[in-house]
Amino acid sequence: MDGYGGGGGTKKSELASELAQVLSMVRELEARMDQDLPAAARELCGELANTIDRSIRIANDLPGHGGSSGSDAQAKRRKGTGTPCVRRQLRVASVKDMAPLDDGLSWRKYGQKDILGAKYPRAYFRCTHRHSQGCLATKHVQRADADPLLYDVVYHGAHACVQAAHPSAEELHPGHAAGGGQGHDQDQQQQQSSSPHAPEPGLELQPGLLEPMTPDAFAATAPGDFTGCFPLLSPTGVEWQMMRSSHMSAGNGMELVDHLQFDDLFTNAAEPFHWDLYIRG
DNA sequence: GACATTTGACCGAC
DNA sequence: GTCGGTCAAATGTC
Repeated sequence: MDGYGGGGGTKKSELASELAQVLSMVRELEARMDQDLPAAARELCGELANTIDRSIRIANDLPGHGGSSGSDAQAKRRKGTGTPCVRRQLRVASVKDMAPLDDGLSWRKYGQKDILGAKYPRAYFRCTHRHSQGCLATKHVQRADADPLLYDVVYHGAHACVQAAHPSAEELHPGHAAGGGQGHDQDQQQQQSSSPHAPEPGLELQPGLLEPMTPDAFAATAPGDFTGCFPLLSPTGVEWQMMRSSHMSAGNGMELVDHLQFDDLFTNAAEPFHWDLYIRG
């Protein structure tokens, strides 16, 4: 599998070209943030928004969009795993010093396969709590042929384990809880060790703002709500940066992209997806 | 020792 | 027979 819908040669390469452009701009943006050049960064955000918009339109024109891709057909072909037919596909860019595939949940790798026609093998992960809690969520991760720093991540099934529930402030800040971490069970320790999900220095959790976020929730957020505080999204934060840039138009104003564009970023946006929201303090 | 990862084998769909 | 997905034993890491 190499993308979305598996069709259309020129459209596909056009889309790949646009996405490569987005990636290079994100990296440039990252570099300029280090140099503290907000004006240049803002200009880049505008370009990013335009490029993402073009990419989405191209993706919409690809044959098979919204229908059954190769992976869907293969998923249907699978039998008897009990995995609900829930599938989300994301393309994730890895950024320096950022775990590219950390989505805040703990996964255990159970297999890897060379995929026909793909340059890189596909890795298979399932929820760490599959046996202890009967969680049937799985995900498949594969590097994109065009750019090794891009990963196609396909989620199958919904988490039924405790970690799927939104973490409380105490869970996110165990050191702040009375009694410390002595009583924490192994699962929590595992989650902390395998996923550096705690807020980074400089990121403060604001419990009052801790709400499950869905793509629709973002689309429904009033433009003014974005000023001053930019939540970082799992799985990588990059998606959020990209989405956020989609909200920015030229100048100081902001505009919302329509729901369809958000839904296109999440192949199954209808089902609630719990994001972790941190506010830069 | 407990847990995660690796890797070859196996299974079912096509 | 081929392919993608999963299993499970062997191995590695903490």
